[in-house]
Amino acid sequence: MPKLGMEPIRKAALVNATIVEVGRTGSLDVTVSQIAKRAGMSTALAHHYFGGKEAMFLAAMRHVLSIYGAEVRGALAVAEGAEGRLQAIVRASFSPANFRREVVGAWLNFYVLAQTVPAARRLLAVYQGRLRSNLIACLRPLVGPRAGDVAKGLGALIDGVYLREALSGRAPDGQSSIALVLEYLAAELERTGK
Amino acid sequence: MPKLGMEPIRKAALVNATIVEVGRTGSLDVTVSQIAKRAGMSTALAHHYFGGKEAMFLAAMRHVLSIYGAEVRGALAVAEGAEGRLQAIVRASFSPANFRREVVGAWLNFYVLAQTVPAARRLLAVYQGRLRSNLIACLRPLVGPRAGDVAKGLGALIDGVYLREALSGRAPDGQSSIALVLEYLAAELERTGK
DNA sequence: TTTTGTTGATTGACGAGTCAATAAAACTCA
DNA sequence: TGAGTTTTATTGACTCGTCAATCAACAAAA
Repeated sequence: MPKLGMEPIRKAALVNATIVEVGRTGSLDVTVSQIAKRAGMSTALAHHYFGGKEAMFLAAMRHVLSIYGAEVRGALAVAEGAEGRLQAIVRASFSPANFRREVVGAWLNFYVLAQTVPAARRLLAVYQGRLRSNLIACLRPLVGPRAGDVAKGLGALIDGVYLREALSGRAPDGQSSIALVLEYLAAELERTGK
Repeated sequence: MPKLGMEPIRKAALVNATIVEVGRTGSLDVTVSQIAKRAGMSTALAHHYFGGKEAMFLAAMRHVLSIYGAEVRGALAVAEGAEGRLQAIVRASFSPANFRREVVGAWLNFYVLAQTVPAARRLLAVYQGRLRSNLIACLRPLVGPRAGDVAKGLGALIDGVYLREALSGRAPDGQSSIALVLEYLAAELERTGK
């Protein structure tokens, strides 16, 4: 049976299964055997490819973050003007690809993971830093010296919406989340403008 | 050694130890023996008084939430006017009693717990509902029909600030958090006012 | 002697990680 | 080309540790 070149396929399947299981159960207490079963292989194989559970979590987290990063970059590429770019970032944050039940659940748990595992913390810090500098770059021309504070608020608000959505039980609603965050942004922009 | 009337003392010690351990390690993966040791007793005694680990978590969560509730109620009692009451709620949310390293860490983990354990979810829902209706009551005279949306934003922002603070590694800074949230509030109020 | 407090020792389950064994594809080189 | 060798894929069975929960036993107050 051994088809060659399985490694990337297996790894991808495991990463995906990890996200799904963590999101589904809403907890990091998922067993390797759960993940392996969902990915359609034995636990031994999962260990063979990743070496351990922690590495699986980290790879899954990296994947979630990289999808998010790509989404933001893609949106920024086609956005016009400072305000348009800000809206693009917000919309990307709640795009259907990121803002799905399991992914949101996984996000929350990765946050918790980052409290314990230094590698996870670093990973998260990189992405938070990137988001922050993207926001500030767009905000500077609009609100000048307040850019730092507004970016902080915007970042926290986005995280907060994720958090609440993870707990809502319902399927996440991207549209209304975007509206909520853009509302905040509009209020802050008006404030400086007028 | 058996002094009588130990039950409430032991229970309180265990609740406290649970919060500290969960906050300190940043994870729900704390063992009963860790908690019991910190509370100065054997694991058997911890089980004796609480029956099981989950009951301990729930009691700890209930305690954190009730402190928060008391703080808000206290602040509301002395606040004047709709805007003053709003500020009181925000300030209470970041008061030194709640906004301590371990407590913030515990909050985050209780959020995660609420994803898994229905009893925890209900508990959290009650408190979120109360916060929401408090906010809306104050907001209605200020922003009319937008009260619901603004309350939603405010609630999410508060949660988001907690989340970020839990991860920051530094000691939580209540003052700047209050300023951040009040800034948002001011922007929203101006918006309607003008 | 009943009630309340307390613990050390034990049980039983579960789960991460390892290992030895099996299988098939892909190379090697005569 | 094909016998032999290496590399990659795969798993069932096992080890080892950990931890929640229970129990039997002891101590002192009522």
